[in-house]
Amino acid sequence: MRYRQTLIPTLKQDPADAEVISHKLMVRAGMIRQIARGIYDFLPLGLRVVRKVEQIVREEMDRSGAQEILMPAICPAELWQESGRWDKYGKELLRMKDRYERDFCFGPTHEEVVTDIVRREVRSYRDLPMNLYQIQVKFRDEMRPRFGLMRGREFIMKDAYSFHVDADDCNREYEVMADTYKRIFQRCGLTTRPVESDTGAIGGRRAHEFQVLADSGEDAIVSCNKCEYAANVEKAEIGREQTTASGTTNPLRKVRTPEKRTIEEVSAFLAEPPERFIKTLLYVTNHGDTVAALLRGDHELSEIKLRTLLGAEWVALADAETVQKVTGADVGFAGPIGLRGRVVADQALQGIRAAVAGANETDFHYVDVDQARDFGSATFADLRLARTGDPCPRCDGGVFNGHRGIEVGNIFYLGTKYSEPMKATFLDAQGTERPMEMGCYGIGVTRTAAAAVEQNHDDNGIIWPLPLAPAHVHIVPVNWTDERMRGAAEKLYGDLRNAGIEVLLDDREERPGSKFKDADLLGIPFRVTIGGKGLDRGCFELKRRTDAAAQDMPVADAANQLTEMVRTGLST
RNA sequence: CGGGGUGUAGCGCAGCCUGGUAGCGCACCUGCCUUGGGCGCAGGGGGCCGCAGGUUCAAAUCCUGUCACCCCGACCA
Repeated sequence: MRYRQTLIPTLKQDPADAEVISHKLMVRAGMIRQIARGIYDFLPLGLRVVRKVEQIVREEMDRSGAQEILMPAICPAELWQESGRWDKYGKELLRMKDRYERDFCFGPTHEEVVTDIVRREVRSYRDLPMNLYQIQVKFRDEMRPRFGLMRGREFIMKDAYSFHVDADDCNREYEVMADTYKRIFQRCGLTTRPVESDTGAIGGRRAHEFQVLADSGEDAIVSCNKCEYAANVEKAEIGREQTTASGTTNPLRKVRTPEKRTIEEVSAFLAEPPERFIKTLLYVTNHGDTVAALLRGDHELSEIKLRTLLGAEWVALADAETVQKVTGADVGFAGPIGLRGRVVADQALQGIRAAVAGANETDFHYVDVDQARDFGSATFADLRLARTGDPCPRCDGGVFNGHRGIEVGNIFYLGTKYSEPMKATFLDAQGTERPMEMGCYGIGVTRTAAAAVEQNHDDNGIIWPLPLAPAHVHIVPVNWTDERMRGAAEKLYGDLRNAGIEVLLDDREERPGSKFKDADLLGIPFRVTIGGKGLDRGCFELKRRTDAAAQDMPVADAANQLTEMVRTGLST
């Protein structure tokens, strides 16, 4: 690549609308441009990075035995109606009509389409297992896209779907995919952590996310400091908690707490720490029930855990009117004592004494609440979000550390969630018709590129891992108008290209300072400076983007040495 | 969807309150100079001031509407 012939519109200043580092740097490096909310152009260098990720994904998926296909981006509504998701998916699904007024959607994921392929073409257990994948543009009309490529509405995704005769084989493939993902992200030069996750809207029984640890990540995860256990905070099981029981039992008292609604307000008003509070959240479920969820004042509810416990498809916080009806009080004064209806409580509340709770009467709270005495009939379960310091459920003595993460991949064990309603069945060896067991496996390709920048940058710009870099070597002649330098640069450029190395040659008649700044910004791993002083010594200067200092490299041997370094770097 | 903010040259911004010929830095073009970390000098081009209405002798500026983008929230009592 010659710089002058390539569209690389670098910017000196951060774009005004970028928040996170990957967004700022990718825009500044001239790799992407926003064209609409959550929708981006990929310019030449940005596209090259995306293609690198895709190619690594493709090679490893192929190696795992999966087959690449390409499904349509625009899908007919019928398939989505069949699975029931046409009505369930909500506004994230971009819907449209064709000229005949038929309904279509821009596929945000392709379970329906792939299941349709397989049910039509596969009849026998002899044809299974089968893993089909595609690398394709997806669209999800996110409520709030942000952070550049990290949470775009349009994005490139690798999505794979596997079909099996039974659960054992599906679980086997799940492990194969987990290994494949490990290799993919390793090859991308990314440090990822597989964490247990909720199965969410896609549905299914078992799921892991692959998280790139980064402070800017949108996901909160915890990992054990002693064992391998790691999970999304919404899903993480919490080990046995120390009892929060304390103090002697005093008679229940009702106290006046005018206008004090939040834990914070009441806590300050009564001079009691939040740990002594019982927080009462009223939820409604898709079954139309109202359920009270109790938590310790300093804890946060995991709606996912609540949903799972209740066996509900969704739960939502009750509105003020419902709260009024159920508690007889304004919002802010709900409590477990005297509350009608179902009550579920976080396990941390079991046995709590001398606690504070709403009195179900506007402007009043109870103090000296004793769980066993005052609301003994509640169901206890693990309901809260995990956080730093919580005990690990899988080992003895381990505690959680909290992290932020960027979810770059996920694997789901789906079971028969789609194969049953869509009748993707096969005949087993006994001639019995059975639904296929399914798994699905996604990787956010464009998000992976952004995550790589989040994980690899400094104050001067991007530091691409070699396998994802838009080029391997960046040649910077100090003065392009100097014939000696230009000649040496052209020679090295030609030699490296002949050796199969990807090179960016800065042939601009810019001052050296500008070229160095741009080189740092672009983040190509090997920079070769060609200058007068060096040439006098018969040398180029090699600077790795990761290093502060340059080293001499004899002109005669430069192409060979660089080729070797790139090959070594790519093979590890 | 609710709240807040911003739309002025390619990018980053000032001007708006208090109406009166549209500015700054960078980038761009020409020439000279310079060439090892975003040089210097001189000259120059570029704007339906997001869009549509309204008020006014006069609107980037005031009013109404609308569109786009950004931030916060959209559950935690």
